[in-house]
Amino acid sequence: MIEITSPVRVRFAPSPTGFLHIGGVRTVLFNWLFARHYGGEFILRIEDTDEKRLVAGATSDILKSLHWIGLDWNEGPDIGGPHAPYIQSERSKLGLYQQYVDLLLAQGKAYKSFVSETELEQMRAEAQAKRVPLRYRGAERDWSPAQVAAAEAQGQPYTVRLKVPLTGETVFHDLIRGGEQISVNNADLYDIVLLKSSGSPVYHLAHLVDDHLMQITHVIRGEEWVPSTPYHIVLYEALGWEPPVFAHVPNILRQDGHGKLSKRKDDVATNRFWERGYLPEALANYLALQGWSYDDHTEIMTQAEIIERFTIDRVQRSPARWNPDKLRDMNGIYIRKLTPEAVAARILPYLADAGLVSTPPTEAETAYVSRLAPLIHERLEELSEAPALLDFFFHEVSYPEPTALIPKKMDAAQTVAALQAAHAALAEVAEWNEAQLETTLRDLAPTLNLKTGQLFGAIRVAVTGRTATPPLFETLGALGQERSLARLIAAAQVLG
RNA sequence: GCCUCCAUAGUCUAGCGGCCUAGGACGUCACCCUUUCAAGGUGAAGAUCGCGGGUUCGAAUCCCGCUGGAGGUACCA
Repeated sequence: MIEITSPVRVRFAPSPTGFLHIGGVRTVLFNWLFARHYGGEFILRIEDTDEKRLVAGATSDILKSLHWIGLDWNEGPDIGGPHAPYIQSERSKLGLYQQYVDLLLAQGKAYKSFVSETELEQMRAEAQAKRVPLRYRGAERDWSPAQVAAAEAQGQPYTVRLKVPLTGETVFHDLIRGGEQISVNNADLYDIVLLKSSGSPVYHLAHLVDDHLMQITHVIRGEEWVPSTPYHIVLYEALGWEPPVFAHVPNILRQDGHGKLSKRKDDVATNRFWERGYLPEALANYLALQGWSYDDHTEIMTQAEIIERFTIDRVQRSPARWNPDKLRDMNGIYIRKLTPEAVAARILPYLADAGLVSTPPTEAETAYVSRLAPLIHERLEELSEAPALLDFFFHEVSYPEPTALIPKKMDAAQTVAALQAAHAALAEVAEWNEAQLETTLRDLAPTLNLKTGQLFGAIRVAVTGRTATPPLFETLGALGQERSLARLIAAAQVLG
């Protein structure tokens, strides 16, 4: 077991090639929790070394997502810090990466490779046909300075590749696997590119130089990085630097278990969870439990509790599957923990989006929503469900099927009679409150020879247009006397 | 194909040699509560701990093999 010594410094280094997806958030979350648990520092860095895949606006979108989920950072592109800049393209301009490439070249630990991309593609195709891996080891790794100079003199473009040992094995330890060793035969490796022919660094070089310069102590990243870690070890050795401690967290798999979550195929854009009605604290709690657990029964935890309890040794080795049902359930639990005022405030934007209230809502609308929020509070699993649950409070109801108005074990005539009787009784109610409504209607049922449930059911459908609603008296109370009476008449007329 | 990692119910997980006749949660089903729907309560079904060998007095837990899954196999990250 590898000891964790403070102070720790960890980082999250997304590449701005699109929105941040939920799997990425889980990885950041683990980094952040680790840093906070050990009282260390969490650094945000943007890795935009892939000019081709850069997406405009992606960086600010990623920062927004991270803030929304409740994370903060000690150093980053937006707030700066002692190791600024925190954007690789800017660091590249400073010659930060080039200087180490020059050093490796001078020491014979890297070499200029003159094969073109098309040649490489051809070689790859040939290797594939023979069903053997390419494992490119450039002939240039043994060229004399004169040969290199000659090629350069001809103006041939080149990449700089790392001279990865041909024999022996490379080993490293992984915190999540209990500090156990992962080893690979160097013969299975190839000479990775450090510097593209465009002169810009490749991830392997850039992130490693940055991690070292930024004094990162622990690299917590997705397990898709396990195969490239040996290269990083070789590079650290070549540079004469002490490697950080590695912890590769398992991926989150798609619902069907086939493959990891993908931006294209799955609805996992972090910034979409708000519109889908999720509370950031619920999402964070759920995500913390994807691959990490505290004990055999604790699931709902505050951010402070998770920070206090989070340790890497309790992170799972095997991948988890994305489980929307569980997330929904957890979101419902968090919604129920909200105060009624908070629920009102949180559903208002969704009602506005649905056109049920104005944008921005008027004072009267806001007050009315506060009145309604308690009615659906515990019925909500996603905030976005609020409009569908409350729409009949905002516009008139229509009854698609007249028969839908008739409760079980009743006929049309009985229903019309019940609605008319209810209308008459409710018209007499002087104080329109739940207690009054309840006594009035409870007393009415036996006079009609109906069970209370039958009478209430008839009124419910007449007034709301549906069979499942918040409790009847609360509903009538919030709807008001005038509208309630009007709907009873309308429903009775539909049944004729 | 090759390399690496992983393996407890449909899903997320507890378990780190005897406390396990395998615990919790989601989902499913039933019942209770009840004016409907929820919420809440109670309970049930669901795992030969992937399979096969070992080690041991004793294995879900340690070792090996197999199988299955995932990841990687770029001048992407």
